Amino acid sequence: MSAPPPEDLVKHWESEQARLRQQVVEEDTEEWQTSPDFSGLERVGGVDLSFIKGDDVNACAQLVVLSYPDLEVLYEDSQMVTLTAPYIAGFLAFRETPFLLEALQRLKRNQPRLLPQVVFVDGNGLFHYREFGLACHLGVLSGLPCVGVAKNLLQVQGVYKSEEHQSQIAALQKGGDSFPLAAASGKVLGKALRSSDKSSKPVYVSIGHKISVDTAVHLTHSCCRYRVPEPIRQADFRSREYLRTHFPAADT
DNA sequence: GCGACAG
DNA sequence: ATCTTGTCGC
Repeated sequence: MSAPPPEDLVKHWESEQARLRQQVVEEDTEEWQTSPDFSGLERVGGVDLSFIKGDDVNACAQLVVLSYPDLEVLYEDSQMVTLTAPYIAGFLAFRETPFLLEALQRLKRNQPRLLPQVVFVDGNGLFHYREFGLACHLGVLSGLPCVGVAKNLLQVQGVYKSEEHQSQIAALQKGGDSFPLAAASGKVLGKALRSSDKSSKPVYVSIGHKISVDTAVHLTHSCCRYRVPEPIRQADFRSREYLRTHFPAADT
């Protein structure tokens, strides 16, 4: 068996996304999600992958679990992995999900009591070309509630960086303020959120699995000390730190 | 041809 | 994702 040509690969990936898309649960399913202050929520997870400068194959897969509401690190796992799939916009999950799932499996096997009750993913969830971004993919395959947080706006589903969009951003006065990102159909696929009073640039929140948009936005805001929610920020920081200490200047 | 293109 | 330090401002 040889690797299928890129075109066939993309076709296969598209059908795979369409199939898994049907399994996404777009509503709150957990008890803690119904509480205004999320009482019952004790652990929030964050995942990320970091790469070495000129290498897009070897990366550090990171999983962190923080306490809630204190946001203190309870668990950390850094693991070097070898990626096989290329990065193609719209198919990020096929490149990263396998390794993020492995990290969750290691945790489940070694310290099941530390499994997070919700996982923050850097990237989009429903706010995606086919309404099935990385956060949905990881959510469906892991069965865990997931929230997608993108640092940049994906211009898709009729959402553009228009004058109107810019003015809506300017109207976000304080941390917690948000406005909906609606598809041409009118369906709200996510929300632009001013995550803290200081950051004027919003983050784009969309649900991954087993959580409603409004709960996802509220939760994201409550996990932000800075612009990027703490679980993702810690995962990013620690995976980069791992690469720094284990792979110093790869020069001559 | 031009612009977009999560990480 | 990564290449990259200081710097201007609150």
